[in-house]
Amino acid sequence: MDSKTQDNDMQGNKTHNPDSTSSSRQISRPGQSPTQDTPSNPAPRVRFAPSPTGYFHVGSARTALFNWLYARRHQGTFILRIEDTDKERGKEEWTEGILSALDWLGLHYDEGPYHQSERTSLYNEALSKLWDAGFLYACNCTREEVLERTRNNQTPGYDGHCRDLGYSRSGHALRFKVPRSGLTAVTDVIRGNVDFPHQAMEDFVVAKSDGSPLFVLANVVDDIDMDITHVIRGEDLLPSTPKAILIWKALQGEDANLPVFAHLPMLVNEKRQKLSKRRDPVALESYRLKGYIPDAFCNYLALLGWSHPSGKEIMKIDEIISTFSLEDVNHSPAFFDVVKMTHINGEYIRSMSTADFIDVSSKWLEEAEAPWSRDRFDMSIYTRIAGLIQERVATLSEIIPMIDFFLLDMPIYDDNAVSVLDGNPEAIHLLETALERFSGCDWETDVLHEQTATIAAEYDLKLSKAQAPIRLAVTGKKVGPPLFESMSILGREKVLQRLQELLYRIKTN
RNA sequence: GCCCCCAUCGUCUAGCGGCCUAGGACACCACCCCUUCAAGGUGGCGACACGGGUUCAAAUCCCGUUGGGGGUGCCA
Repeated sequence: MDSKTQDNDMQGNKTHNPDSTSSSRQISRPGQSPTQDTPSNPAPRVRFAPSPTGYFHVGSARTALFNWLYARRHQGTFILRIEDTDKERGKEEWTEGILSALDWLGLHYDEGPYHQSERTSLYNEALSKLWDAGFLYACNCTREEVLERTRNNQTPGYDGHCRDLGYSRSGHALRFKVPRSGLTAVTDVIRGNVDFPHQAMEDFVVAKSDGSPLFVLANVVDDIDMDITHVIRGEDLLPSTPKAILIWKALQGEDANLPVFAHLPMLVNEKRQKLSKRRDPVALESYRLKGYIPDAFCNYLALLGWSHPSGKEIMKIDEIISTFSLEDVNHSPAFFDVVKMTHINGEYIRSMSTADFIDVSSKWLEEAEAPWSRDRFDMSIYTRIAGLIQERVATLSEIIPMIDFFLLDMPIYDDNAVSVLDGNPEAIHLLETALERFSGCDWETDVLHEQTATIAAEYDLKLSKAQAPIRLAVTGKKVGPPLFESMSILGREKVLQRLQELLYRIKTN
């Protein structure tokens, strides 16, 4: 595993000067007021550090976004670090998923991606340093043994059994000697000061018996090496923060330059549980597939835990950046509400120019699952109808049922709607009248409108009632884009053909 | 069990001691507009978890209770 040592330099494409950063970095001093994002502070360095153990989900997207926003707000550096120390669980494809997700969201990193799997020598150095300084001890207890021993204790967890047994370092798990008394204070921008009594902390493992480092160790070593100034992550990591601080101080001394911590409130499901890959629909990819716009997605995500001072909700990303502040992030968990996100997505879609909408949506449609075969997609028709569609959809996937009747020989008939008209004499007469009138009139939107209005008057119906069976015949559905515009684009031949088709269906059924 | 976090309309939030008979947004309901559906417009419904303090004054500060959540891996 040490064979990758060279890679540290190879991929360590750092552009900052460690000396200048570390010497002037006085940002966080536990005990003093949390953070001041004053202009006098040096440019912050933040990192998004996902582990590639599954598909990319919305919680990760939110964390990435807030890191990115903070970096952009303060002209800082946004670093991507892949935490792939767990060889068992990590997979190459998940790493690719992280990259493509960030790219889709538009959260481009300034540095990285670093891979922890290529930085093991760094962790080994740190481990040796800690071992030599007496901060660690070797432990050969199995999980079962620990459980057995601590079953009746008030505070389960490892009991320090091997602390003074003097096992040799190699071949054993390495544990950190947590002080028996005192406490570690975590200073958090969002939550203030949080104290963790040492008595409630177990001697945690920092390296597996095979020598590989664990998350909390690699995490701290990298944050130090990369001069991370602000650790912005989910609140679920708050309980591991005192461990990180203990390691930090063991490595750098009591006056270590700790980063500013900011633990974001969790994103939760309707049952108010932390979003889970297993039980909640949180794959970022699924939202791309459903036709959400990345900018709208980010806009919505930014609103989860943060809000613009004026209360405005629909904002360009630049405006979010210029007003974003960690101090303004609130404390409580937020429900990931697809309904509201969908509304925001609709706002974004409607605010596009029609040309942009055509561009974005047609590209999306190319990859979408649609009832028409790909070669049937007619850009000239789509261009003519797109403006009418744009005002009516909140997600791109809603376009499909709105335009399918343009691209298919025959529409997909809504059986329920058709059955309502079965044998209905008025509907039959009305459709026959329409068939007759539409055969002879000029083929223009206004004329079709007038003709239908005339028919409505003859049957003593409101236009909205009279157009219903015609709409069903032409589009197959009860709802859709404006009818007369649609007929005008579809052409006389297809419209007449479809009127006959529906007549046939309701007469014979 | 133990440790930690959180607590304003159903949801996201504004509020950082008086401007609050608590504001906005989504959702919902009604009406208007209208070629369906949307969009848009108008109006409506709807919350400070509870109990103690502190204060002339508390949604805002403190304590407790209750409720919810997170953590407690040789996962991250």
